[in-house]
Amino acid sequence: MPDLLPLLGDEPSERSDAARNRAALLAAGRDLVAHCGTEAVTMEAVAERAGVGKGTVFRRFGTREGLMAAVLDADEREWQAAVISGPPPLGPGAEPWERLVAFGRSRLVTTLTHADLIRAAGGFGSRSQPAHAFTVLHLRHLLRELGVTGDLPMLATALLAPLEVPLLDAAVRAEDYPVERVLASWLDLARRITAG
Amino acid sequence: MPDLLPLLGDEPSERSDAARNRAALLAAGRDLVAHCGTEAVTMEAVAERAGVGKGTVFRRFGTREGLMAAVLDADEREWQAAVISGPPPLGPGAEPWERLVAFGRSRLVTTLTHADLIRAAGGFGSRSQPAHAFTVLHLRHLLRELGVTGDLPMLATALLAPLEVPLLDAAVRAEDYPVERVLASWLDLARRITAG
DNA sequence: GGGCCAAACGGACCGCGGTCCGTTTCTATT
DNA sequence: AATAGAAACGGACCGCGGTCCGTTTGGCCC
Repeated sequence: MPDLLPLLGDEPSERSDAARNRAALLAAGRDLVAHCGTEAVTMEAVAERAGVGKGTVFRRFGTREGLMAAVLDADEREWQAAVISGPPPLGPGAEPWERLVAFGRSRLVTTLTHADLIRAAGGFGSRSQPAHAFTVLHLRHLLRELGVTGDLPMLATALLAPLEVPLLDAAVRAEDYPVERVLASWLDLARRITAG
Repeated sequence: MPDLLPLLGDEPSERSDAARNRAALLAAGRDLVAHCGTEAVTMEAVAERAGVGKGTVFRRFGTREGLMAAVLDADEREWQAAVISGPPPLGPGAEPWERLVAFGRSRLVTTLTHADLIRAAGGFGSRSQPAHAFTVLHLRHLLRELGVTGDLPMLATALLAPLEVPLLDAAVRAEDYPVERVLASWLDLARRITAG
């Protein structure tokens, strides 16, 4: 019986060896990033560490950016869990504005922490990543709860932009602004948007 | 007499052959972009077209991104001239809000037109480009004239972000929003910021 | 003009991302 | 258990960005 529910699972269901290799490659990528930095993450190095051929890496992840995005995704999922079901004020249960403040600080820190990885994953390009979509959606949700009216998708995107790697880098690293100042001005921007 | 005003001109003054090659390479790059698209702009192709060695291209522009940035810069200078001394409402002479509207529409169109080139020049990274600095500075100027108070550098940067390639691409190309809608929501964002 | 030296040049060379295709391995079916 | 065909594999191969270093050239001083 090839597939009991061919239309429900949707995922074409990976072959067992393929799944095993995906896991091994992901682990190899994660380890390389952690121990040697993103620079050291060569497709050949990942392949060797995972004990597979180079072609397999490309088959599974398409490009280097794809691999990096997959590695990043694992980290992002943790954050998503904290937002969906973690303790307030980041998780549910706090007032919307409190959640927004926590959201901003949390994104700011996470993004700076993973800056290299995010850049290697295509950064601001390839923004169809599920991870980014989730973030935008959640911010939209918070804005709606705060009573914001107007073009919510656009407003959420615009409010998220200053928390992206290039702008954060420019402010914190190039201009040497302290993180608290960046966060304060981001909150000021959020206030202006919600005040409408 | 080696240098009459060694401390004024500041520029280390290029040797004549170097200057000639820089011009030839820039022209070759511009032509290749115009006729064959940014994809075709290979360092070797540019070198050959300019009649120099590959090493020279790297000596002059450092990296491919550097070369692209230099090509882009030529276009940007035109736009800067229009802002500084062109006819209103983009140039001086109109009310600040009118100038802001013209600024937004103009940036939007220019950015979409040059999207490929901007991406090839490093896009949102390498944002220390003089071209970008000028844009931010001008926007700050307009915001100040509109009576905006607060962290002007940050507000200007934040307001500019939705007009950058990745966000514009996502809205106009991926989401298929009409340009007018994007512009309208950008103006809404600007209004919220100026309303403070 | 001749000679000196810093600056510029050019192209062989390297490493990595990405492709291609002949070979191997899984799995559904009998 | 045998088999067939699709899917996955692996590594040789290619093109391009970037480096290196021996050679050439332009500019200043005598």
